[in-house]
Amino acid sequence: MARRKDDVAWSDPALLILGSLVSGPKHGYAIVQDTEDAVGITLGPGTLYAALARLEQRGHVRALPEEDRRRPYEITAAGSALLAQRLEAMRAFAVRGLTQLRTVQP
Amino acid sequence: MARRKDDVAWSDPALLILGSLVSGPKHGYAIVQDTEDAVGITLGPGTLYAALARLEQRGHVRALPEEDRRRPYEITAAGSALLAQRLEAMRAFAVRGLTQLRTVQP
DNA sequence: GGAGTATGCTACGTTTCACGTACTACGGGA
DNA sequence: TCCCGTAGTACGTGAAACGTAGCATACTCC
Repeated sequence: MARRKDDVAWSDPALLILGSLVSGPKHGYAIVQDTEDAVGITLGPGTLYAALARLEQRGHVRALPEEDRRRPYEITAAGSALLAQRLEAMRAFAVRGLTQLRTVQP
Repeated sequence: MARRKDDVAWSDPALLILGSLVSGPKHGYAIVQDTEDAVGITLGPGTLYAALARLEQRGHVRALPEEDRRRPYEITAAGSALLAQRLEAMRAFAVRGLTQLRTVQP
């Protein structure tokens, strides 16, 4: 997850990237802007391209032919499956936690 | 987040710990078993106690008097607030992502 | 009563990776 | 020509996730 300095993380750059690629192939810079708009988190280039490289290496995204010095990536089936699984786990965990928070501290 | 080797993270040990402490003060070993039962993730001692130390240092948990070589911790108000905020963000992110996954890949 | 097992934690080393910063390069204004 | 936006590379640093080993107590149970 994207660590906020001294703080507890809640999101992983890889997850943000996969989430952004669901709506279609994008190149690096477009992913940055997309996640900025969507969740207000700005991925630095070091974070972004390193994470993209790992995702590609693990078969979760695929590089498309470079066009005009842009390097677009698209999510693979494995990436989609992984994302779905993680999101569902996150959702379940969050919902359970929030419910407990409400019942325990009235 | 609890990284699974070669894999994308989805959860942070600190978040798992806070989540476990919501239902009451626990010592380290009990937290391990709790998160095993709840989410199927086993925190190793290195991960667990290091994360606990950081959480205490940042005021998100508080150490209770040691009893019978057990070192219980309880969540603080700040910890609860942080957890609630993170869980809500996680939930929102997960729901948005899942919705998009459904609409995009029919 | 010794062996085995569960509990509970410490100590330490390795490796991954998030993040920042600096840099290159190209194109379009003003 | 200089500045700004776009697009990506290169690299260093520090945090922290994770594994493993070790140690002590305490409990079966044969």
